[in-house]
Amino acid sequence: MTEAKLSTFSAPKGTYDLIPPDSETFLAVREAIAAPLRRAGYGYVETPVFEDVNLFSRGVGESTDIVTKEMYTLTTKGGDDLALRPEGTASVLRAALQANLHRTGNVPVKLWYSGSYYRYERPQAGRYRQFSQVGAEAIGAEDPALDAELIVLAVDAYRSLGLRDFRLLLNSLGDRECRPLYRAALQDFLGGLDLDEDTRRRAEINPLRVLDDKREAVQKQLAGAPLMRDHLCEGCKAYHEQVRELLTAAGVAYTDDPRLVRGLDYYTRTTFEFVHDGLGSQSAVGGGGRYDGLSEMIGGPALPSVGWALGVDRTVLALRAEGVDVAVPARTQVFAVPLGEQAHRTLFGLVTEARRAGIAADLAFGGKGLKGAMKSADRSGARWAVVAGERDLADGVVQLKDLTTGDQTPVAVDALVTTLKEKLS
RNA sequence: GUGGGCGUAGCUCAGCUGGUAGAGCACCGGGUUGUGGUCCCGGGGGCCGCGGGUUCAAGUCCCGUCGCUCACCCCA
Repeated sequence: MTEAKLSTFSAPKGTYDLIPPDSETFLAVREAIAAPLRRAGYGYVETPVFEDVNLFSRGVGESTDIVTKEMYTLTTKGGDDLALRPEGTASVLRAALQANLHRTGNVPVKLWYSGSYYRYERPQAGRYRQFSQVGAEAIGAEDPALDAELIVLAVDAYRSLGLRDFRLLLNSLGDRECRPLYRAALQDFLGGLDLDEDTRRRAEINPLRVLDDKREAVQKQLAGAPLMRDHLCEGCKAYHEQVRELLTAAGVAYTDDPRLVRGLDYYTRTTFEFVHDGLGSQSAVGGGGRYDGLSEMIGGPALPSVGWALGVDRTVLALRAEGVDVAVPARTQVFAVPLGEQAHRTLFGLVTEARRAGIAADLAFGGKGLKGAMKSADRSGARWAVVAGERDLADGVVQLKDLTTGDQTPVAVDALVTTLKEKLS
């Protein structure tokens, strides 16, 4: 078989194509993450992949890496400045505000979504320029049970996929009352350290994120750093304690991580991250938290909210690392092998009939010979082959062959679909 | 943005200190004029990423370039 090279194009840097059979796994993972959300009253929301660039710079935070260097931005012919969405929360909240869901429906407004996100970064294992996540947001209510609910739903999603070796890191970042005080204390501490210029600048703009630095030289100096944990106001302390109790009651194990900050500015109080060690250096498979101030930041009313996003690509990598095979829906169950043109027409009809009866059926196309068609039947994964030539059809039968045993018996054409339904039930 | 590793058949890779390009798997055909998977026999496939240099001679050495990849950074 000689094939000319048809294309010199390849997927853009940091992107990849989802093709069979792996693409089935991705679909299954998306569905598995969404299932618990649907059962918990979350409604599906879909927003544009691009938005006004200011939605993100104001929402996600001017100082974040996402906004300062990772956004794909463009100016339209009409002069609008847009950006491909680097995350989901800001868009979903914007959509909820625009549709007045918080007024017309019950609060919390519970929404889930699934889609692709874009960040201009150097690709590496588990980090892509287009990546896929499933997310959930509960908008307009301040209730520790809501934080706990979302975390439990994420854990249930992972478990339903068979993922085992993930850990849940939990922290509270305080609120507008206690965070500024802590921030000042931390800034004070960081001022006394020996830090490089970049880090020094970060300490000015968003000192909490310095805690997240994974470099040893930095971490060593952070040993005695003040922690948010010790600066929480009474309200935040009580709130966080309730979240923890609810998680424990639901049988969800977590690790307190007072250094967990996350890279988006809008988080308040509860923050969490699901980490997995099988992905290389990108350990987060999912994460989220509460964002009580975000609505106001983008021009809405006060709407305390909480949400998360789980990375589909990374979840797939984590599953692979654990050697978990995700159950994918049944492939072809029956494969039809025609001998000659007349049989091809007849089997085309029978395959159509079988499909309409709910059977996953396929047919050899392209005038393959019997041998080639049987090969296709084998590769299709079908349990049954339906073989028919003029001899059979003259007798009003087709040959039904069990591909696992090789046994073959004639079945009347009229009875084929009902026979198959019985065999497959 | 900064570093490291790697680009040889559709895929995974071998090719030692330069001497006319290989394996396994996959694919196609035959053994079986109407039967796949196993087995046996046969076959097609390669600008050795690209450009330049050294040399009688470069997949192999040198330089450049592009691509992939991993890591820093950051995060899903």
